[in-house]
Amino acid sequence: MEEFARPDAMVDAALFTLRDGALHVVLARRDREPYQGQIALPGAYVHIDEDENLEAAARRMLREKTGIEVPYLEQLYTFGGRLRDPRRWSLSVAYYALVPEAQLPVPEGAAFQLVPADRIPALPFDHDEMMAMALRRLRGKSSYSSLPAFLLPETFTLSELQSVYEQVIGTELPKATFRRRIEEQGIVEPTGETRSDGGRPAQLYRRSADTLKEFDRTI
Amino acid sequence: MEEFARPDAMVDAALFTLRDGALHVVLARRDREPYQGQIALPGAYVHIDEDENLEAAARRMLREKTGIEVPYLEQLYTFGGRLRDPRRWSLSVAYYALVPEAQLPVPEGAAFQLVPADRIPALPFDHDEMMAMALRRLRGKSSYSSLPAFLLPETFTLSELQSVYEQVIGTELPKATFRRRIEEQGIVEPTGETRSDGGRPAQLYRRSADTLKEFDRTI
DNA sequence: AAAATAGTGTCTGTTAGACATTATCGG
DNA sequence: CCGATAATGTCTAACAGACACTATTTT
Repeated sequence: MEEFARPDAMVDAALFTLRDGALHVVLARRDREPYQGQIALPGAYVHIDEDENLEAAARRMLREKTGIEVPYLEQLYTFGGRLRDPRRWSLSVAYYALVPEAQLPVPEGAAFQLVPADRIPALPFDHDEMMAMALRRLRGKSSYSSLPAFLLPETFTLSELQSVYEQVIGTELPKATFRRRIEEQGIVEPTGETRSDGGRPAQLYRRSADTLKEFDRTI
Repeated sequence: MEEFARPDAMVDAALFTLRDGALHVVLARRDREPYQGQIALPGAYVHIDEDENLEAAARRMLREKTGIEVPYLEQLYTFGGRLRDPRRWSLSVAYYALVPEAQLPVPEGAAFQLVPADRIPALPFDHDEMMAMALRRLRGKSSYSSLPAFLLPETFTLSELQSVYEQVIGTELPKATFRRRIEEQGIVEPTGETRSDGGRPAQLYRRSADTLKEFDRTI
């Protein structure tokens, strides 16, 4: 069997969460060269003796860097080439992930930090490109799927759900239309409980499935 | 610097084209183990001394296996794990590509063959999954982009364009609506020439850009 | 003239978004 | 009762799809 020199293989992830109702990203300080000390997307090499497959590698990496099991994880794109890492030819399978605010520990002296999604600093490697693609994908997919619901806790009100959609997409939505669509797509179901926030109590909902649901599109 | 054992890295591609108006896929006979002699998606190892990046690797592989430069090439998904290749932990960056019928040489005793997209046989490795994902992506994206236009030659009529959309999506489209949408999205422009096919001559069009154009979506 | 294909016009049911109205809580 | 938030109802302009009609060529 012929043998070829193999590129380095790693996984990186853009982990999104909410903080005070606004979209944030988890960035990690690099603890080794290259770019030691700089802020970057959390990442790690694929460990072929430890990881069963690529998604498992991404989950392990996120567990090690942030301590959590992410409820939503999706492969984004694979970046690979001679120059993306100053050391050698490498490829990185990029993921993006969503986690509710409450499940992410407060980073007190932790190795990672939360950065508002509209104030991402310049990042090393090709992480700028990864970040841009992750945001683009998150925003695009949110407009026709239940994706933003994965940023919310177990139960939530329709007002909260609408607010998350607006935060992620970056534009206001008409209330009646939003409720019509959410209802007819069946992406949430009422729990029967209610919760008041200074006015009429709101019906509480939960995601009707643990998997992403795409809206029916006429086009 | 710590050293990890690296997975094998390869690229595979589902290359689509038209044959007699119907969607076909290019499959290649494997010339080595494993699965020697079987039909599979064309693929090759990434050559880090030769390929500048992953897309270049895919283009080189397609050039070597089919002899063509593909006009449209897009990364699909990266499959990687311990068991996908019987030899060792490997990952494959899967692509899909579109080429007009005329640009693909007739495979006379060639190492590849054309298979109708609705009669794909069982494939080795995880190529079944790749193939299903490629078809799904092609069909999905075709419903809201200019993607199918890359299956047509330089110039074409609106009837031909509609026919390709219908072939790819697998459903008939209302003529008036189709023309309205194509016009307002500006994905094609008239060449000024016409061509007759037994009736009133049809206006010829060309793609207005060499890049994919996504339709404006209200959602 | 007839057949064939290209291209356009009209109508109707549906629906997104705007807006207003009603409902239900706390104080 | 008042303020606040939730939830629903109504109206209209826009448009997708159905269908029919006109236009322009070849035979």
